[in-house]
Amino acid sequence: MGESNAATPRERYRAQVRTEIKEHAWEQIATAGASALSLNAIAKRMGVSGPALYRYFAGRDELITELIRDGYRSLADTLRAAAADGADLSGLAHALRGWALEDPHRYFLLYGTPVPGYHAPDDTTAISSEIMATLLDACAGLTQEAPAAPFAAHLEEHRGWAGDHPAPPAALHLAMSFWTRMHGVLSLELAGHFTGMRIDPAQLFAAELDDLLRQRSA
Amino acid sequence: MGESNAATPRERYRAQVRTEIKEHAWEQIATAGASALSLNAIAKRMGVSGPALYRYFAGRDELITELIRDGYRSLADTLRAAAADGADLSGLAHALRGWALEDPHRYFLLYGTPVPGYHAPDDTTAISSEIMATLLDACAGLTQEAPAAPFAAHLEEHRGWAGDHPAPPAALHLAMSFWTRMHGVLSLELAGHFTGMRIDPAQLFAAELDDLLRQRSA
DNA sequence: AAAGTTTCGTTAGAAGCTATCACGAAACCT
DNA sequence: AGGTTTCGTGATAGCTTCTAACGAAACTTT
Repeated sequence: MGESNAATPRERYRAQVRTEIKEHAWEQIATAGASALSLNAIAKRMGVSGPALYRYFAGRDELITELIRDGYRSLADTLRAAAADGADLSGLAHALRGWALEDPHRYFLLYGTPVPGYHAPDDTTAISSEIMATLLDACAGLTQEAPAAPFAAHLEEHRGWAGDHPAPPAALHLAMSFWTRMHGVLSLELAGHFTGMRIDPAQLFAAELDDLLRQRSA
Repeated sequence: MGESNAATPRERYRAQVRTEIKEHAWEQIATAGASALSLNAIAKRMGVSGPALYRYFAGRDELITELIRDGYRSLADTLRAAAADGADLSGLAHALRGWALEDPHRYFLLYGTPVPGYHAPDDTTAISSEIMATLLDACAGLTQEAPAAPFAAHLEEHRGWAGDHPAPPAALHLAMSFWTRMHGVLSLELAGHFTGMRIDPAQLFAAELDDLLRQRSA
């Protein structure tokens, strides 16, 4: 998961229990969502009693924060693996959608309604930058130099969100548009807003992606 | 709010208390979000004790369902008022963003992470269709007949989501794209994903809207 | 190997929440 | 004025997070 290499056997055991707790937490999140995550229920399923978990996590908020961090890590790895397999921007889009459909509640944990008691550690913004970097790698080849919209200049000015990735302004703009548009259709699909409408989310996603790729590139 | 006209004074009083409860609930939601909504806290602020509220709402879920219904009603009214004032699609976009920024937690209550114990009543889908109808009114004039993409045909097939609005397929496609794209940027902005990036959400929103309007119309 | 120290898991408890029940009191209708 | 409905209350069960105190197990040091 994350912290595996340990010096003392104590830390080794501690890390093992931590990941076991997180596994149960993910299972619970996938079932009923993050709002229904209960330390007590996790303890019960682990055959251990209530407050024992507080030796491993300061509280519910710290556990959720850790889960969010692992979630970002999982997404970043998934996208990077897809890119390594030669996926273009379209391939990344489908990798993203596949990852989201795999566990909708996990997607909402990262990109849905913010969790009240949670404040993002610097760690996650770094992983987020990593995600943006793989996006930008795929965008770099697709854009023409040409337009240079006024907003692209603003994006170039603060390119810290992409880890100072050396991409042309048009690529920055494309990556940002990719993110917001894919998130738009995906989050509405996962929330079930299309089921009542009898609309096929896959077709809508494909159409939105197609429209995004048509204007730029080619 | 909703149920104002009452026959008997009993029903009048009942309706008044219900709206008072909802007002406190909105206040609480605007402060700490829907997940922190507590019937007990509402009762305490109303100077009444605990279970008294169960005379007016069957439970937390019914209250939240009612709030969601009122939220949709509020958004539909806001957009319709803007349209009546002569707002075009761009105007509707800014009306939507203004409404969302006015109370971010309200937006997330409608379009964010789905609430576990809640199932949308038929009522809200009707209001949702009303929202789509005002969107389609603004889209009808902007589109050329031309393209007729394969996805637009699918949208035309099930046009129930727009209340069977008599708009050309291209307009249906534009309205759907408008919805998903505006939601994409808005939800990420409201969740605070841009603040860490030093990106101006207003400029991103404007750029996304501009891009949406440029390809169609003109 | 024995003693000391740290860490673990337990039970007990405070404070909060949703929700149900039974009862007295107020308001309404006849 | 009397009968019925509705309201608000306190009590109670069961759930939650989280703190505190204690015994036992495990690791470290002598």
